[in-house]
Amino acid sequence: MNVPRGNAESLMQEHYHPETLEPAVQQYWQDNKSFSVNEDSDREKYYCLAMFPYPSGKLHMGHVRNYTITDVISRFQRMQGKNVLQPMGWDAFGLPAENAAIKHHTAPAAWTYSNIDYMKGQLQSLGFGYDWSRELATCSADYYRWEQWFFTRLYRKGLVYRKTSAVNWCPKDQTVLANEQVVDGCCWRCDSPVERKEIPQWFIRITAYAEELLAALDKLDNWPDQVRTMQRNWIGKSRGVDMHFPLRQPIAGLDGLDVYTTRPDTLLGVTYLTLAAEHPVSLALAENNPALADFIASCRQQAVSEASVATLEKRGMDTGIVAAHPITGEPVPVWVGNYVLMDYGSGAVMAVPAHDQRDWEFARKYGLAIRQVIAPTSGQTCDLEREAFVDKGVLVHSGDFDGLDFEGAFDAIAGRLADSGRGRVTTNFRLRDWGVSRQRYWGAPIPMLYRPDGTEIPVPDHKLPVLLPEDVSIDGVHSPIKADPLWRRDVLDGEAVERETDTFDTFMESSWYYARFTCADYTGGMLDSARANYWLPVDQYVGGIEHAILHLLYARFFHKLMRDEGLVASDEPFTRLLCQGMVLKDGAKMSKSKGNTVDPQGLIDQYGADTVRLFTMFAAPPEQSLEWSDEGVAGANRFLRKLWRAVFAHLGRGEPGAARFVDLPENLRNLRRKTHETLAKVSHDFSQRQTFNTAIAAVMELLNDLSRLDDSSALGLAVEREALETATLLLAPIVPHISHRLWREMGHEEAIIDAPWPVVDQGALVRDTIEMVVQVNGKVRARIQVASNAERQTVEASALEEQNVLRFTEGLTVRKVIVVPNKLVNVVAS
RNA sequence: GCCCGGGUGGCGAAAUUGGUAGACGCAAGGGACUUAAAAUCCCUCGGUUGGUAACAACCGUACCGGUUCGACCCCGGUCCCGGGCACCA
Repeated sequence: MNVPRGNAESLMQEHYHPETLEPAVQQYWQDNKSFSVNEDSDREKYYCLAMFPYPSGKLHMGHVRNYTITDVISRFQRMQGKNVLQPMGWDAFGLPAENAAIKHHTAPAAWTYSNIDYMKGQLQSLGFGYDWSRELATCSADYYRWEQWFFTRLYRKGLVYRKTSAVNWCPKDQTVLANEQVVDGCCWRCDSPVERKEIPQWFIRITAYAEELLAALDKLDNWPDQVRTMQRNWIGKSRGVDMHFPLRQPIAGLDGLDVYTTRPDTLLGVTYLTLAAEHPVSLALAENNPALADFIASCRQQAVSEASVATLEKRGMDTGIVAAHPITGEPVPVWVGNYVLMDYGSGAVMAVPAHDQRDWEFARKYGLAIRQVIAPTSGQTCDLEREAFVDKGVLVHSGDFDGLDFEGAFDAIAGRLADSGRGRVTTNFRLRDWGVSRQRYWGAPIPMLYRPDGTEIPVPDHKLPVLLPEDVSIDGVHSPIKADPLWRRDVLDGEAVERETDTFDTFMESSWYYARFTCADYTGGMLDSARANYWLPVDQYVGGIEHAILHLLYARFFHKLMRDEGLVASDEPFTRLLCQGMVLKDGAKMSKSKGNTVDPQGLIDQYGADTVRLFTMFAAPPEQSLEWSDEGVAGANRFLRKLWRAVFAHLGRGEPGAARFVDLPENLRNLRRKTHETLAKVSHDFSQRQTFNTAIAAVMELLNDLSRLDDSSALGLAVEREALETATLLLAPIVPHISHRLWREMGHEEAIIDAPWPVVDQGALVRDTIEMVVQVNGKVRARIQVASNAERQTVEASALEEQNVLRFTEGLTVRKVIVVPNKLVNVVAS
């Protein structure tokens, strides 16, 4: 057996052994600090970031996919010559740590730190090229102290306020429940029916930035349209009318009810108003109306999430009072409904049953009037006995306004309301202010103090950070810092004060970690602006589609807040966004309860990291959901062995000749063309399309072509060497360990991570002839070979003389011949 | 309920700007090598029909309809699956 010579010192092993190869390559990266980077104004920077993980215990396939995509892009950009930053850290606060603490009788902090240790080892074994010197965990006071500091700045700017807002309340456990802890309207632990409870909470005024957050979406060209659309709808800017329905006498200090509508054209069709159960007027009327009080109490037996409110059976009760219609002055009955939310708008809505399906159903249920005021423009009639007519149309039964269309009616009715002082045109946003208070322990303490009289004071800088004690025990009901009377106590300027015991929403931490990575060791402030501005914005952000709205909107908002504080110079945090799909098994999301989980660790142990990375990138394009297949993983491993064998066999055939590729014989010319076609396709797929599956398929095709070549001449080996080196370079971002070794075996001193991306030889792509398809009336009837520079007439003529074309045009007249250059000819005949 | 996606062979998928539907891989079947197995290599592989065969025809991208010389792709409607809905992260 011919044993091939690799580099000067050692012989290439015949077989691929990832279990020894991968740790050795990882050791090389570590010894050479290959992924540790600094600001370098002479080089183009590239900041590539994956959404950091919650340290839940061990990596799941979703993580593996997310971090492989990000690592592939990072390594590709590095080969493009960029100064690439790829950091990693831990989204370490959150609810699961408290649940685990109860279950395992450990402190959330200890559980979290031990998970971080284990998961960090897993990330390293997958060969991801992180700059670990920038690692951060959000539960560390070095991190959250700046978040607390920033919050006090926002408070001073008037961007933070406190108001009461509803939470899910378990009456038995006397505790607040997260939405996911409410199962079918009941507490997940004790099964008691959940109630709404209004408690004071802290809010950040994201609505003050609604207009900018919306407008800037148009400039995020490298975000998926899907995500931009979702954010646009979430912000929900609308043009409508705020109007006032006067009451006969004031109730709860209110002389009327304020209502917003986007359909003032239907105003004359209003037949009742509906108030939220917590509306001040509802509460005031309930004081001497026991039936109404009972109804309002029953409305509290309801979880707070919008999905649960939207799907519940709509119920209502007549309050017995009326308000005056702002245009006609006619009395309009006032109802209380369980589906109107006080947290949302004014807590009162007008109902037009003829032209809103939900109002129609409510009116039918309670026998309320349905008055048609819009007719279809087409002149057709509509059957309001069957359903509401919700389209825009022309006004009827609306007095002076009859005959107007939507636009005309909007302006006329809004004008009439404005003239009488009963309404005005306004812009409304669906977006609500960001509630950041959580009644939980494992989060960053909200840095606020209260005087005995209840007035609030932000914690002054010299008392920051407000530390969260880590050595605690958890009972699942009460937060240790709420249960500890000593922790609450503080003294400010000689005055006894009490600390806020709520903690921040964990979206606070994940809203700025990407910026902190640029200067994670900085102790002089939240951000070292010089470093932050070198790296920011993030050039490529990669994460799950489930974060399309909340996390990404809060992070965009935070970036603008940091900009306005002078910390960063850019307007947006993430230039390009890639949202990967989920990892499925047997068509369903992997979950412990379904028993369809696949542990990445077992596969890494069995096949090596490169195989897992290759399969993950090959099985589907990143945005699509990925169906896991153990057989597919075995196939990916087979391909790597085939690649290894190809290089081994090639080296065994002797030294290639000089790379002078002129006047090549046809078989070598074909392989060279394939090499450069593959290079062109993979370059495009990596940089533009981000479809790594098709890039891998292209390299597989190249290797298939290569294996069919049998030419051991010096020139043949040179063409083969070029093909193998190209394949190795193209695969290097995806399977970095095997590529590192093969590159060395093919005689390169420089490590492949520092090799430049190859360049397409345009001359190698030239073809003499091309195949074109010939259709008759859109159906493929023949294929023809034509010179690649053939004139249109020549192509047309040779298409028309094909036997099968003649067969299908016989007896017909050719009406038209369509020629799509280099692709097809369509003969239209009848 | 509302907003956003998706649906293509037995399976994962490809078709990049409206121009050859099924590249690449998995599974399966057949063959070669082997004492045997593994590994590897070669061949077949959407369905139906005709043909010894080369091949040809028809059908086929969830369903119904439309636009177009031409539709997986664009438009209208329906069904199913998934993500999000502000306290899971």
